[in-house]
Amino acid sequence: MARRKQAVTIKHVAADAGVSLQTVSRVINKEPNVRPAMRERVQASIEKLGYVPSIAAQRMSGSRSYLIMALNDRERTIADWEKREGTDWVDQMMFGGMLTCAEHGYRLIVELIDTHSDHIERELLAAIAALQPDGVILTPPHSQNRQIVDLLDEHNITIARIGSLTGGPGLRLTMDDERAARLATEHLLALGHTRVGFIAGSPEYELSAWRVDGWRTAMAAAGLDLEGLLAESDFSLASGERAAVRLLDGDAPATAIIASNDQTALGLLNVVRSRGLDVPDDLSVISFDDTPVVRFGYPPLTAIEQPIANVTARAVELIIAARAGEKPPASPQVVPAGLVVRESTAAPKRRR
Amino acid sequence: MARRKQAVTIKHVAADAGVSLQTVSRVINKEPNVRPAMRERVQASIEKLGYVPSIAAQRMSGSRSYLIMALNDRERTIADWEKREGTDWVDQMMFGGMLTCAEHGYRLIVELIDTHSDHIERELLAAIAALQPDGVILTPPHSQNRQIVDLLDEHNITIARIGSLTGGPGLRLTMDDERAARLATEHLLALGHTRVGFIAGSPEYELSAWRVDGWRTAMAAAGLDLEGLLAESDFSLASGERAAVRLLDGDAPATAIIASNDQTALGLLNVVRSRGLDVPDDLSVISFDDTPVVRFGYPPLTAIEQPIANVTARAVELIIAARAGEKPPASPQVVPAGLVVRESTAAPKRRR
DNA sequence: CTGAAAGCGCTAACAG
DNA sequence: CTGTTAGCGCTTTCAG
Repeated sequence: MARRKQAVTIKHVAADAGVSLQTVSRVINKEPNVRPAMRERVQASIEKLGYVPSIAAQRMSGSRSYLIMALNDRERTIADWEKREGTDWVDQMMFGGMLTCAEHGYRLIVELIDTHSDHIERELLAAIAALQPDGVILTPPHSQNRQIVDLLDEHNITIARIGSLTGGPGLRLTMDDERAARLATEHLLALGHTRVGFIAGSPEYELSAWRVDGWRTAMAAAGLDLEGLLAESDFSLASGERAAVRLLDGDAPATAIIASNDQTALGLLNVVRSRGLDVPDDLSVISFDDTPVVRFGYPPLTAIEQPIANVTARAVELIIAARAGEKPPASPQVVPAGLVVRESTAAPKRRR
Repeated sequence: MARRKQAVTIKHVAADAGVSLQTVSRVINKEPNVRPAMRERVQASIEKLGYVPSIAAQRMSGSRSYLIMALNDRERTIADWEKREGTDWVDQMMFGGMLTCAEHGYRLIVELIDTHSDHIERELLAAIAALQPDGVILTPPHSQNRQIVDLLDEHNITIARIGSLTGGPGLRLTMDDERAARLATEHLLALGHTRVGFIAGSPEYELSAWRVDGWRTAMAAAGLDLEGLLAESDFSLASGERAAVRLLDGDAPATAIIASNDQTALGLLNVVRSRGLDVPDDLSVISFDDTPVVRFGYPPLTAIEQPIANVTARAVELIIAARAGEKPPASPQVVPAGLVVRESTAAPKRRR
């Protein structure tokens, strides 16, 4: 096959502007030490010829690939895609990530990696070797996976970790899950609930604990007892059902329940329905994911809205800034999640 | 910043296997004319060292970039992302595209391009220059945009056009919209409807006409009159509402309506509700998109399920095969959409 | 502040 | 069937 060549290269620009390649390169990379007049002349040629640098060539010679890799959990992502229930983690990451990347001449490329796998190292090394990304955005559970984080760090790749604050290298970002849980709890308390149950997320996720903390804090501030109000889950629908049974079967059942994600919220709703209970009359429900099932189901659930696009955008900015030599922020970056009130929460009406 | 070098390159493999670079290259690219023994030896070294070729370097020297670009309409895609209603075009394209790409050592990279824009050429040329993709997957409306298609063709990029059969270069793929519309219509006819209305999609999309054709064919086959049963739309909710009014206001209103996408279906439902009509008792409804709003709304709508992941996967396969020198299929590839029956369609019950 | 030379990792073209 | 040579487009030294 014919060697496919770049239509207009740095050479053409250099020739057109009557300068050397280096000067053009310097202008492209916004390096200092170029006289304004020269810079303008080159810029004009670039525009005139419609020159755009080849990222492959940039990667080959320089230290930058202009590629940022968004690393997601393969199993979970594929499961979501297969279900077609509208879970939009990946979309929102692209939304925030792609657009922000574009502003800086970078591209976002999505990769899926198995979490629970012995060949995780091989997979990741392969992706690194093939792409040589400048930065990687990690989401849970990868963001707290020390093996992944360390491996990337050894390869001198800038890391942005969303939803993990544990040790190791990398920039940290959170959506302040603790605060979000607090907001949700306070919303229910304000409605008059005193027995607010909480379905904790999978203990394998750091943020599960943060959410429990938020709930606990809000309950404690109101002087309320937590006895029998905390149930575990692994984020699955089935575990949500089991948790719901536990929270509703005690002597003093919960009158409101916060679920740590949409699946457990759905499991909870299954149990509620099977018992002929009404939401929100008999039980108020809050989901920690604002996915379409949650929004369009009946009733539309009050939910925590996670600003995935915004954290990802922030992550991209941090990575690019770090590459540009800026000192990374000392503390974790917070892009707080909010609460969207819908029809699944109300004052506790009936006595049971 | 330090020059970041590849951990293990083709050189290391060559040294380890005691052969020349070229032989390693031949093995990597599965070229013929390599003795099995040699091939095995090299393969062993590759595995031992965990070698993975750098796609940047591959692009630099060869004719392949191992990048396939999925080109989507910027405005529409961003609008979908902002709404967070779970529209999963992009996800499904990634689902089918990424996984199939991975099987062949390719990567899928998503790009957004404005359709209605005078700088469309500049945007596209920039993407081409930066990425040098081997192939591009086009979805409507880009797939029928002659300017885009021709530009890509001039740059010797393999094109896969989904949902467009008009002239010009490129591999063609459809979901057989005509058949899908026929299926939907026949489903309603089988239920006993004789006045099946159709809300046509935006005339700017080729497939809008195909869908109308399918409906028309099915109606004609049943010997039914089409008078007052076809309404236009531009795919927007508002236009769906207007179309609904038209179809329901005549002397002999429709007892069933097929909407060309989810938004017009939603518009239709708005009108239905505002008139106190019941779905499906007073009116059967079918959507041409199976998005979460459609699935989780009340009632869950009978809908056409578009196999976006599968067409995209097929598109990737065709592109890679074409690059490998295979003769492209003579006729358009068809990955047919199916009908999912839910609760919005029933026999016409009441007389109005 | 600007330019020239070297080389990134890989493959096309050509020899052997 | 295998090896050698040149060069892709760009940036990083290092000189002026």
